[in-house]
This record gives sequence, C-alpha cells and structure tokens, in this order.
Amino acid sequence: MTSTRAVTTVLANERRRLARLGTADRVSEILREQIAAGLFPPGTRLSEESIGEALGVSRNTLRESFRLLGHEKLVVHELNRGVFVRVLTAEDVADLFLLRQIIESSALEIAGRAGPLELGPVFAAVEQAEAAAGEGRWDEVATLDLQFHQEIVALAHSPRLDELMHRLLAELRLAFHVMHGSQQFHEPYLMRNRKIVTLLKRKKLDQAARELHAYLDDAQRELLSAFRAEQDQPSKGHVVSDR
Amino acid sequence: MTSTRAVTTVLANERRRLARLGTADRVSEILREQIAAGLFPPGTRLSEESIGEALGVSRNTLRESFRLLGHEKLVVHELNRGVFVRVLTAEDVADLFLLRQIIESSALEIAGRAGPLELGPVFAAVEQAEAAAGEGRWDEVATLDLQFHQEIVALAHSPRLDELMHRLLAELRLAFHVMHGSQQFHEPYLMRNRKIVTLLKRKKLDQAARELHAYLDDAQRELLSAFRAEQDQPSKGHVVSDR
DNA sequence: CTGTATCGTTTTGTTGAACAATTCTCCAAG
DNA sequence: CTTGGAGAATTGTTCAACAAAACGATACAG
Repeated sequence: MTSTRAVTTVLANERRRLARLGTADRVSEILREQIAAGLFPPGTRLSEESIGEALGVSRNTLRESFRLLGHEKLVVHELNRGVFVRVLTAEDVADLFLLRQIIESSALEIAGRAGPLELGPVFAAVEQAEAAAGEGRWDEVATLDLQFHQEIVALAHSPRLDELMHRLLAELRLAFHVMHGSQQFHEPYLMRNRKIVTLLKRKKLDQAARELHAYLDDAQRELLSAFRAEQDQPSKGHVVSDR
Repeated sequence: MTSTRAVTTVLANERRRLARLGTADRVSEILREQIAAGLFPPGTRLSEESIGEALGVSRNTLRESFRLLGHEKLVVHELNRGVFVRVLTAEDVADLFLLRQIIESSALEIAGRAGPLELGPVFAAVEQAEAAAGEGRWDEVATLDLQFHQEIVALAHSPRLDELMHRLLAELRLAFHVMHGSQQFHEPYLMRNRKIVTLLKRKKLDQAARELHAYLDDAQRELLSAFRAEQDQPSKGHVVSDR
C-alpha cells in the first residue's frame, strides 16, 4: 500500500533535516534569537565588524545573514549606513494585527471544514503557559501565548500559512520590546486562550472564532495604546541611537 | 488640512526612492524578472561563476542576491550544490491557491468595510488585459490577469497584504512555466474579471466575493490538472537537469 | 549664535584571490 | 548493472584591499 510517490514525499521531507545549515543560516538564527530576546533592542545598529568578530565569521558571510533578516523585516538595511533592528510604527502594529485577524480566523475556518481537530499541541501551549505564569516566568508566558496562536494556525495544515504566521509573530515581538514591563502583558489573555481551546474541544467553532476575534481586537487596542505612549515618551535609556 | 502625520508618512514613503539600491538588490531584481520571464525554467541551476561573470558582479555579491531570492522561494538553496530555480509540486500549487482564497476574499471584505472603493487601477487592469488579448499578446494577458488580482488586494490598503500577494503571485508564476502553452490559460478568465469589477462598481460586494471564489476554484482545478499532466509526462526538452 | 564648508575618520559596498570541503563526472573493476 | 574511486568542477568561507558614502569635529562666515 506504500506507493512510490508516498515514499518519495516522505524522503523529500526528511531531506531538509539531513541538509546541514550553512554558516550564514546559523548566524541568522542566532541573531534572530537575540533580537527576539532583546539583546539588540529596536533601533540598534548591527555593526558588521563587531558582530562578525564576536561570532568569528567574515563580513561577507555576515552580510548574507543580514540579507535574510532584512527580508524577514527584523532589520532594516540602509545603503551605506548599515543594518538596524527594525523600529515598528503604530501603523505597522495595526497592520500586523490585521493580518493576524485574517490568518487566524481563516485557519480556524479551514481546520473546521477539513475534519477533526488535532488539539494536542494547542492544549499543550495553554497548559505550559499557565504553569509558567504560576511561577512568574513571564518571558516564557509571552512566548507560549504566541505559540498558542501559532498552533491555532497549524490546525489548517498549510505550510505557507504556518510560515507566514511565524514571521508575523517574530515581527510583532519587536513591538513588545519597545514597551517596558511588557512581559505581564500576556498574562490576562491566558484565560481567554483556555476558553478558546475549550470551545474548540466542544466543536463550537463559530463561538471560538468570535472569541478569537475579540481577543485580537482587545490585544491590539491595549498594545497600541501602550505602544503609542511609550513612543511619545520613551521611558528609559533603552532607546539606542538610530541615526 | 495637511496634518503633520500625513507629511511624515509621505516623506517616509518617498525615502525609499531616494535610497538607491545596492548591487545585490539590482541583481536580484534582474534574476527575478528573468525567472518570471522564463529564461531560467524551474529546475535550472544558477551557477555562481557563469551568472556572476555574465552580469559583471563578484561571487560574494551574487550570493547576497541568491539569499534574497531564496527567501522569496523563487530559488532553492542546497548546501554545496548551489541554487536552483524552484520546482513547484502539486501540493505547492494547492497551498498557493488556498492562500489566494484567504487573501483575496479577506481583502474584499476589508475594503468593503473601510469605505468607498477606488476601482481605477482594477478597471485599468481589466481593460489593458482585454486589449492585449485582442491583439494576441498572451504573455501580457497573463501578467495583467495577475495584476488584476493584485489590485483587488490593494483595495484593502494593507502594505503587508500587498507584499504577501505579490510574492504569492511570483511563486505561482513558476507553475505556469512548467506547462507549455500556458499563455492562453488566462484568456477565458478575462470575462470573469470583467464581471467581478462590474459587480464591485455596483457595490454588490457579496456577489463579487462569491464570483471571485468560484474563479479561484476553477482556476486552481484547471491549473492543477494541467500541471499534474505535465509533470507525469514532461513534453519537451524544457526540463533542465535538476540533479 | 546659526549655519555651512571642509577635512580626517569610520563604516559600508564590492571585488578578487585563495583554499578547504563537497559534489559531480567518468571510467574501470567486480 | 552496480560499486569504487581518482580527478575535475563547484560551492563555502575567509581575507585583504580599495572605492564610496556617511559620520564627526572643527573652523569659519554671516
């Protein structure tokens, strides 16, 4: 019953694991992580010389990494001036949430049409987030809140939708970093995640979708107001020279 | 009436025109065009040496270009083997159409909620396409058909949605190239574009959305069957060594 | 005090060469 | 027809060099 095509497909998927990553890819992974972690706050200039020396890679290789990050919109490349960690505008945040509304609601709809939901990973994200919140590990709470939504999208089984969501969330992380004390921003939303997954379990798709929509609306509103406040009146020395 | 914010926004948009492009960006533009035009059919290996020499750029610069194209999924980078023009699978095509359904229908809905539609560019795309079809310029017909859908998405005024659509269509072009005689594939759909824009003009948003949905369904079906046929039985010597 | 012209410094943009590592090609042996 | 292997070709990565642009500070003119 194992068709030739099935074998080919499976092996083709395994292939990418076999193919090791080049230096440029690994460097961009590191930088991606460190940008997300806040080591390089938005506005920071990423010097080719200093970072290249720190990581022990040549400027040419580092430049390839920068191209990748630039295409992901995590950094902005300005000719003859260098690459800077992206500084999101309020318009960016609004646009990101617009896309999230589209993607997450569409994913739910598609998943519902397709068949029974595989809610394991969704549940796992909620429960790990609740556990982390109980112990005050707020940065993990933030990560797991985002992962919950990533898993929602994963229900649709679309590779491109998954990747798109992943990039949107990476970009959105930049917004959290410009706000101080953003870690606990996510905590109140855990209850709502729990509610959504419960509704999904009971196959109340429409209700879950409405709940999700309201979640995103509220989160956007709250984030945007905090975001604008922080922008008008930068609180601390967090802001690095962007000129 | 000209708010400070409006001025800032306009200037920010102009800024990118002021910032000239680097060599790597210009090279990737050229390669993008030539891939879309069919000079490099899917499966073709893009040799660093030959292309670098032909364009008069160094290997290092060319590599930066390849990274950009790879991130756009127009080429696939395999370690120690080089970059190849992407060969889409049937699953890829299906996934691309899934995304198109989501994006185009969402765009229509958002545009309808937002306010009066600016249908100028949409009309223009339809009319230019009809003119091109009348004179048998089929490659232009194909381009303008895709542009019509791009303009539909533009009605939503979302930068990220625009860019996403643009990349999806660039990727989808790869599918047309593996089918021979794909130029006239688009011609029957011009009537449907005309119908959609007419419905939009009359503010029959729901009806237009249904029409658009049916368009995409039919196009996907037709493309996929032609696509699978061509894959199973490659017609000519078009297929270049992909090993 | 404000603006601007200028010059030296720093950083990026791009190239060319070099070498290691991997893959490809082709041919011979089993 | 498959397996092995030697040599050729290509990619991966670094390094050094130089042109070009941006930055910074200082001096000068109004």
